[in-house]
Amino acid sequence: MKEQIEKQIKEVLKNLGINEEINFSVEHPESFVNGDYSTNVAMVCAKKIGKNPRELAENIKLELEKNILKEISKVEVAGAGFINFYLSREFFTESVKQILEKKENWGKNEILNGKKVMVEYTQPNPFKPFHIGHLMSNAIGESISRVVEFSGAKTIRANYQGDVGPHVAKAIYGLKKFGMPDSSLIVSAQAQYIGECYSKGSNLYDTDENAKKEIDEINKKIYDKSDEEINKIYDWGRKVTLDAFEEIYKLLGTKFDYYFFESEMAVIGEKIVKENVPKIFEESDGAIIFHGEKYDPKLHTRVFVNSKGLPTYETKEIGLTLTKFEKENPDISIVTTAIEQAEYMKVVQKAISLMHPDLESRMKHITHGMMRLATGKMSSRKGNVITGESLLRDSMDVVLEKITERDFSDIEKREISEIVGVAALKYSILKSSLGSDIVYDFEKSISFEGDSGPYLQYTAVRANSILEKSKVFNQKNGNDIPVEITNLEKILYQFSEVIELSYQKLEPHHIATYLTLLASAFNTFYANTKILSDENKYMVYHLELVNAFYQTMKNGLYLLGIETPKRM
RNA sequence: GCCCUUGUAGUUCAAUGGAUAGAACGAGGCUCUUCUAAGGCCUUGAUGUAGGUUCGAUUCCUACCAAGGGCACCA
Repeated sequence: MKEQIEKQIKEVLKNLGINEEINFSVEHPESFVNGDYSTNVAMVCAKKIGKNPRELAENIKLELEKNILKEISKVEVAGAGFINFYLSREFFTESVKQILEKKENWGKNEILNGKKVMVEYTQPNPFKPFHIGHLMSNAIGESISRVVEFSGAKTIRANYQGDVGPHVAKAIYGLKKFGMPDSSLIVSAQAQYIGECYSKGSNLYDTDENAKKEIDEINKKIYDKSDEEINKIYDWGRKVTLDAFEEIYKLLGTKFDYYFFESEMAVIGEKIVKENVPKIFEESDGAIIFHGEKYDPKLHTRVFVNSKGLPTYETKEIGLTLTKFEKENPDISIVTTAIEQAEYMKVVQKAISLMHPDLESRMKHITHGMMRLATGKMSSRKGNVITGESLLRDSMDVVLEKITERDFSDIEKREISEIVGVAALKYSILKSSLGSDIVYDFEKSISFEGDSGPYLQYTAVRANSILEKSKVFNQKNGNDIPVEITNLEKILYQFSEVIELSYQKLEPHHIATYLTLLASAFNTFYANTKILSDENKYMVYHLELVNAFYQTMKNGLYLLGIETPKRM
């Protein structure tokens, strides 16, 4: 529709003898008082041709009305010189029909047709706890994966996990010192115990000389696999923590296609780095480094192989990136991490671009703010982390508490608490733009009312409830189409535009904001309209509208990685 | 010191350079003999500071202030 209006405006400008290039826009006004679409063309134009903007707007309006699109019922000039378009009843009725035809495909576009996109997210480390930061990355990455899918691309989900390095040595030291967990414990409890051992080992590393020595020793032995006992603990601990992560992914609704491990990437990256000395990397003080500032004053120097000859994270990242392109050759490779890695990633990507100029525009790094505690930065080294499990459990417990009186079976109660608990958590992460830090406070951060995931689900459930009940409702009259147009209809058709925007900017929060607006409009409609009633002349159309809303909400929640329960 | 990100109601967040800056929570009032009240309706209240560009700035530019992050062998 927008394109058609733009096209017509261009024709009108020509007819009015305005031939200059005018950079105008057609948008949805903030308030429906000002129509469904609005253009600033007269204001942009006015100065160029030396005319009063309102006067010019009137001229354009008259010219537009000569050959008005059938979907437009009214054109008005308002404010400083805006031209506002009001869509007709036919347009809205037709758009509801279209939604019902497209069903689960409603909202998809073809921007990325035939393209392949790899999205890397979550990145927890074996032997360390899965904390809120990982939950953030997962929610964002999963949502972006789905948005990309809706844009027509084949999406490949990838996870990258640090299975070597000092953190593993610290955990193994802790396990040796404090003993292995009871093997009868469930996997997540064993994983939690390993996380605690890591934290204790980490503390001792900083405070106890002997512990530090021993941990460094263990670290070497992990690399060269020379110690049977350590190998055994390593294999066991790696499996336990990875299994525990897998349980969380299942709950969160993520299925990865690829798992990359730092241990594998180190070898690959090291070879590449060494091959490119001194062309790109240089030796300095016994280490191999990259002088980012040589290529861009905003970049800095980073170490790729340290003076002990061990590859750093930078080198592993090179191995990882090039492995991705070698294995899948994606058109776009997206990586989602916390913002603390933003500057580092720019340097690494510059180094990669120098070796492979064709990849420069295909690597994208999305950063989100850090989850902080009121007391300061969260650190798994210090042990003051909030684990993913505990947060999910708390969230699900709140839901369980709310439905305790309801007549659901125990199985239903568990299912609902999982679906709604996850939704509350995911929505709280996805509702805001990615830039700023989030100060974590369960009471404030995870909401179940108002602007929240459960609010959206609840609204969908109400709609579903009407649709279910309508199946046994006998009344067959009510075929009229209402003259009046509800806000619900005015918001509904914009869904596909919101998804496009979300993809263009790689920002899921536009969808969250939109769905809340949509749900609010539905709830107002719901409160004002008794749909299943003999009195309702518009029942057939109202049911279609409810169905279209339900479909849109379901598709939208899917894009946020949130399930829609049947009841709650 | 240099670079990056972020400053919006009491609080948590919105607003491709547009119109009267939107929500939610909180506080106060109203609303279930009605399709799920996790709802609806009403009231309350905000752009860090100072300049600049523009017909028009929360948005772009400059400086400053504040918070977080990065800047050589952690990830």
